Formats: sequence, C-alpha cells, structure tokens
Amino acid sequence: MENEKENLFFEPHKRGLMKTPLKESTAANIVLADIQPDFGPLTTPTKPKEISQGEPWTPTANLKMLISAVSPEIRNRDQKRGLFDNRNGLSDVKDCLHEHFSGDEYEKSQPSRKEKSLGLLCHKFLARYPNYPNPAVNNDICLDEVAEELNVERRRIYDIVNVLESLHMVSRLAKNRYTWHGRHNLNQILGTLKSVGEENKYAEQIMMIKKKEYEQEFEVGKSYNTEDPIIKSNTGQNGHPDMCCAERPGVELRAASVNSRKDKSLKVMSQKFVTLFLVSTPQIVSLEIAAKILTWEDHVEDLDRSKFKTKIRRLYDIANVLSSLDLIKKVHVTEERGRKPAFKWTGPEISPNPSVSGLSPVLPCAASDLEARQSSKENCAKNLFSTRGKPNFTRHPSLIKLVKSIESDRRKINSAPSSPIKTHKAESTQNSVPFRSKMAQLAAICKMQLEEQSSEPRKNVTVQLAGSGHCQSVAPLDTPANAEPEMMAPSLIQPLGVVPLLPSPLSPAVPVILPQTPSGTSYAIYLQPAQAQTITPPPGLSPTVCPTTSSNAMISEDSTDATGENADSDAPKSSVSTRPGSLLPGPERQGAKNREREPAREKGSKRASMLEDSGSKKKFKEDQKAPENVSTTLFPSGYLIPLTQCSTLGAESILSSNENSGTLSPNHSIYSSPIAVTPLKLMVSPTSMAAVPVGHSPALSSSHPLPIQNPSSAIVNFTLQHLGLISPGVQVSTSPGPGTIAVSPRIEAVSVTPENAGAEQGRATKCDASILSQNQTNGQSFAGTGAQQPVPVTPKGSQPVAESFFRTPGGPTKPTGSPCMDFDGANYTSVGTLFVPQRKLEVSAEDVH
DNA sequence: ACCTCCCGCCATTCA
DNA sequence: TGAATGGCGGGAGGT
Repeated sequence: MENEKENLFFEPHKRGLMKTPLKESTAANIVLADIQPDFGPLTTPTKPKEISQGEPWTPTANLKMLISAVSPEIRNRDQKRGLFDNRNGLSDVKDCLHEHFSGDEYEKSQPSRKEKSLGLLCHKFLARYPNYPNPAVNNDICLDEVAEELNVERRRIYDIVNVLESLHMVSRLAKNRYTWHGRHNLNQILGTLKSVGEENKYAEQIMMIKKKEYEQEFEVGKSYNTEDPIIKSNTGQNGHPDMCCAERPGVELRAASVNSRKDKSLKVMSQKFVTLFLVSTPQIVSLEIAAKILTWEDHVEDLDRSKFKTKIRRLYDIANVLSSLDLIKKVHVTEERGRKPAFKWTGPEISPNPSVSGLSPVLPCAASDLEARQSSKENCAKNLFSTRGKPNFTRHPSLIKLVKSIESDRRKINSAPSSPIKTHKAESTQNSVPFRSKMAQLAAICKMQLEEQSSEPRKNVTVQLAGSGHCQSVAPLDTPANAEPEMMAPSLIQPLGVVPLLPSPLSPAVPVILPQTPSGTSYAIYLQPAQAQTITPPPGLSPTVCPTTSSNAMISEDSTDATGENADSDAPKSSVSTRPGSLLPGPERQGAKNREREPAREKGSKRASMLEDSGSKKKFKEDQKAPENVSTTLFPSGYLIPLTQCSTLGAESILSSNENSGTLSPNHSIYSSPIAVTPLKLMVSPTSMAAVPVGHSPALSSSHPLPIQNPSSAIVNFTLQHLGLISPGVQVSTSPGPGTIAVSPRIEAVSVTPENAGAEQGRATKCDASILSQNQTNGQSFAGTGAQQPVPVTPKGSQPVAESFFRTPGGPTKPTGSPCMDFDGANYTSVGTLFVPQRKLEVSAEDVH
C-alpha cells in the first residue's frame, strides 16, 4: 500500500516536473499522439453525437480516450483508490470497449454532456479522497495525476480545486500539488463565512436586491443592469463601490490586474456564494441574485449583460461543485415574476464561526459570550437588520495588496519544500491490485463507482465507509481519531477578550482575527472600512421553491460521497462526543445570528467619511461581553485568512493525539503552511469584528506589541501594520448603536419541491447539532490586531508552521512580506477534528431526479 | 427559446 | 521563457 501510495505521489511529481505534460489541450495532444495508438476507446468516450455526425470524436476526445486507455497506471490507481470494484474494472471496461466499437452502443456509452459535467467530475474527484482524511497521512493531490486519471483537462481540475480550496477542503502545497483536507475544516470555514456574511449583512443585500427587483419589475422592468437602482445606490461617488478604494490616490493600486484577477477568482466567488446561503434565511439563493451581488461587488462598472452572464456561468460551475459536495441542491424558486433557478443549501447548519467548531471546553467566559452572541445572532437572523444602506462590497486597495503579498508568500512557501510524503490514504492500500487491463474507461468506472456509492452509502453511511471500495477505506480512519484530539487541544482555549480595533487612517481595512475553530485555525479578516450604506429592509417576496430535478440534483443524489461523508461525520461525532456541549442547537443558532457589531470607525479610511454617514443608522446588538454598536455601515470585502493555529500547543496536542502524529508532524508543518489564504471579498463590518472576543492570548491584541504567542496573530499584526491597515491607536468604539432594526427578510416562503421537501425541511430547522460545535469555538477569540508596528513577528520556534509563515519575508510596505498567508495547512493539520457533527439530512438523497 | 455549462483560447502569474 | 493558472465567453447540449 504504502508503496503504491508513494508511487502515486511520485508519479505526479515527476509528471509535473517533467513535462508540463499534460497541459491539456496542447500538451496533451502531443502526448496523446504518442500514446494514442494504445488507447482505443476506453475512457469516457467522446460525444456520441459527434460520432454520429461523421466525425467520430473531437481530437480532444480522442486524446482523452487514448490517454485513459493508455495509461494502465491510471486505471491501477483508480482501482487502488477503490474507485471501482474489480468487477467494474475489467468486465466493465471490456463492455465499454465493446460498446465503443459497436456503433449504437458505442454512442450510448459516449459520454453525454452531462457525463462530462463538472459536478460529475467533482464526484469522481471526491471519490478519490476520504471525507475525513487522516491528517497524519499526506494527502497530496497532484493535479496532473488527477487530470490524467479522470481523463479531463487540467483546466477542469482547477475549477474543482479552486472551489474546494475556497472551502478549505484542499490547500495548495506547491505547483501542481495540493493537500487534501477533506471536510475536516469545512464546518469551520462555513462558520467563518457565515459570520462574515452576517457581518457584512449579506442577507440584507439579498433582500435589497429582491426588493429592487420586485419594484423594478412592476415599475420599469429593467434588468439588472448598471442601471439597477441597487447598483446605483451602491456605487459611491465614483460610480461604483469598488472604485472608491481603488481610485484613492494614495493607494497603490491595486493594480487592476491584480485585483481583477483575484477578485474574480472562482475561489472568492465560491466563498461569497456559500456565504449567501449561510446568511439567507431560506437558505435558498437564486443564481440571479448571487450573480448580482457578486457582480456588484466587483466592479459595478463592469456590470453589463455579458458580465452578468459570465458570472452566471461561473456560478453554475461553482454550484456544480457544491452540489457534488452535497452542500447545495438545485431548486426552482417561483416568485411573482416567475420561476427561476436557484440552489438550496443542503449542507450542515452552521453556527457562526466564533463558536464554530469547537474547541472544546471553552472558558466559561467564552461560553457565556457565545451564548449572548448567539442569542443576538439569532435575533438578527430572524430579523435581518434592515439597514438601508447598501453595502458595498468593494475591496480596499490595501486588501488587494495584502492578498497579493499573501499569495506571493504562499507561492513561495508552496514552492519550497513540498515534497512530502505521501501517504495516500488507506485507499491506495486497498487497491493495490494492479490492473493491467486497458480499460480505459475511467469514465465508466467513475460512473459505476458513483452509482455504487450513491446507492449503498447513503443508506448506510457507516457502511459505506467501510464497505465501499471507493473512498472508503480512508474516510473512516480519519474522522474519529482526529476530531477529538483536536477538540481537546488545550491550546485553543484562550481567554476571550475584545480587542479594540481601530481602523488606521491609512487604510480602511481592519484586520481582525477571528476566533479559532476547534481546529485551531484562526482567521484574520481584513476589513475595509467601506462605505457604509444603509439598507432598506427588503420588501418581502415570497417565492416558492419548487424542487427541480436538475442534473445537479442528480448529482447530488448520486454523490454518495457526500452523504457518506455526512454520515461519517455524524457518526464520529456521536461516538466521539468530543464536544457534547457544543451540540446544543439552540445556542448555536443564536450564536450564529448574533453578531456584535462594533462601531465602524473608519476614520482613516478613505471612504470612511461617506460611509459613516450612511452608517448613521445602526443597529445594535449587544453582546454579552461588550455591547457594541452595530453600525450599519458595511465594509467592503476583506480577506479571510486562515491563521495557523496560534497555539503551538494545539498542534502538539493534536499530534500527540493522533496516532500518526509523530511521523506526520514534521511533514505536517510543512504542508500546512502553505495553505492558501482565501480571500474573502465579503464585506465585513468592523464592528462585528470588534465584537468578537479575542481568542488568543491578550497579548495578541493589537495593543500589545509584545511578541505574540501566536504566530498567526503576530503575523497578522505585522502584516496589517505593514500594509498600513492598522493604525496604532486603533480602537473600537463600543458605543451602543441605535436600536437595531429588525428586518424580516422576506423570504418567501419557499416551497420546496417535493423532492427535497422532506429532507430539506428537516434541514431547515436550523439549529442543528452542528451549531453546537460553534459554541466550542467561543473560546476562540477574535483578536483585533492592534496597530502596532509592523514588526515582523518573529517566528516562534514553537510551531513549525508558524515559522514558515514568519519566514516569509515581508517588506513593511510591501505586501509580499505579509506573513499572513496561508495558514490553511497549518490549520489543517492542527485541526483535525473540527467538525461538528453535521447534519446533513439525507434530503439530497431523496432528490433524485 | 432559454437554461446549463463544457470547452478551450489566451491572458496572467509563476518558476 | 516556458509552464502553471485560471478568466472568460462562444456556442452547443438539454429541456
């Protein structure tokens, strides 16, 4: 097994290094050419139509097929992975071949467009890895390898990986290489996204959009163009929100290029999209709305039909991946206007980050805080603040820099030492059997696998894990073991403290450190003081949702993985009982809902002035800790950066806890470090940030220049300072805001289509156990980074990961230096157990077409 | 005719 | 400079 694993890993590397091999189309072609003879019909045959047409296959298709056929390795690997059973393998393959040869049959076998869908591909991809991989083991993913095995262009793999990365399910190690984290960090990140989304008032934005649309329809009938009132309103003086930041003279700029690329990044879109689900009450988001929000966050100016269409395309891409993950499901929403496609969240209910996964036993204080928050959050959730302003999502230039620097750092890190060990998961072990057969049809196999998985696993979650060949082996291992230990990690717990954050005059963005999830990962969020806008409570619309049987639905259904995962997760949780306390549904929810808001103070921020005005309306929410004002102002997007766990302890503990820990640790650190920082463009209200208790040691707080214990915090501070984001004297005003406005989002009552209905509804009840996990998180704190100097934090020896981060050079001014970067890896390692039991209702399963 | 969204060109970014 | 990434949108499959 190990050997095999090694092989897998190595090969990928080699491939990557050697060739550039596979670059899909072009390179691939070349490669293929050589290979082709061998191939034959195997893999996913190309489109039937083409064949029928006279042209059997497109060159690309041929290549793909050939490749698949050719490389026994791939097949072997797949087999190893358990993608398909033996039976599937040979016999199936033969069948496939046969079919290929025979015309009609062949055509049938040919993959239809659906068969090539990103969703299906994602399923295949996911089938290769356990939901809860053992952290100890290296779960390397070589893109080239995956692309080959799945017989797809690398481009497609990027799409999948980017989305997964946005959910911290994978992190980038180096070129061509990613580490698979599975769902260990999923709840955490979702909690974080939810928190951010709440703070940003995404829900409000959604409502506004709906309202606007509603109004427009009746009135003018304008499409969502720039003319859209909403958009207009959003746009600042400049014309569009984003511009504000960018245009600011002093700011460097964000090179448009940089921004543009990053901003439009699929990762960012993915996070935003997910956030929309998390914050919206019905948890149903139509593509149109999502596209509008995303579009306008970007550059309003760009908003034109074509851009909008592009956004929609991307959202479909993302939605397909999310569907494969069983996080969302396609539905149709019927509104006054008519019916439109939408997606419903079918993932775990998440509590806002702070509480998220849990850290275990948190300090009492924390707990109390959490509760308070939660309660408040709930309120919020129920009543969205109806502030009228419109939030801008624009991103501050500083953020851009940050991002850039981060990325550069990340790359550096990644590129460096990545060679890890690769122990693949257990899977490889199982599949050791080398299949020589040429069956090329990976596609067929995949399908079969999927089917199998879907059929079996769902019902028995546990069973699947063990039994199914596919993913199987691995998953079980990880979950149980990992989770608990991490949870337990003492390090995580820290006294909560509220850190006052002051926006530096220089840069609007305020960095905030979010509480850590149990995994220990903390996130630093950079907020931009943006223009605050008031949001008017949306008029209620009540759309009805009809279940659609879309391909997506099928996918979701098909994907046993997801279900299996869920089940897995659940099982472990229950068994583990790691954080029983956390499980309290009630609290969780509340926590989620509550968000304290701090007064946004962005004095310095360029936009601040504007914003403030709008911000006048505020809603407050009091936290137990410190009542804070909630300002209505929204901040433009920030980047959510996962910090490595601050506590070295946590990591250690984890390691110790883990079986493998010993071996892993070294590698682990290495891998983890690189994780990507996921840029969130979400808007964050500074206030909210402030509200969050600082998890880490007080030292972390900005005010303390002291060497921080946590590297992460230090890094953050450092980075911020360099960037100028943080002002030395940052303070957060806690003044209570005016009354909060309760808005009832109008969610329309969504009628779920029958398919989902049962399950979905179940899910609808939010408060799942998952929420509980959040509570645990409380211990974590948000640290507002204070301003201080940009002193580069000295890395501590304590954590390897941290060190790596620190090392990243960063010039004070230059963003590059910023340490903050990818902590994912770190998190990942440390985290192991984050999850809270998710509850995924089996709804998805029901959905089948 | 519209909804989806695959495909792959080609700009960026990285090494 | 070439390879790795990934934005982007044409246009085809699906309904």
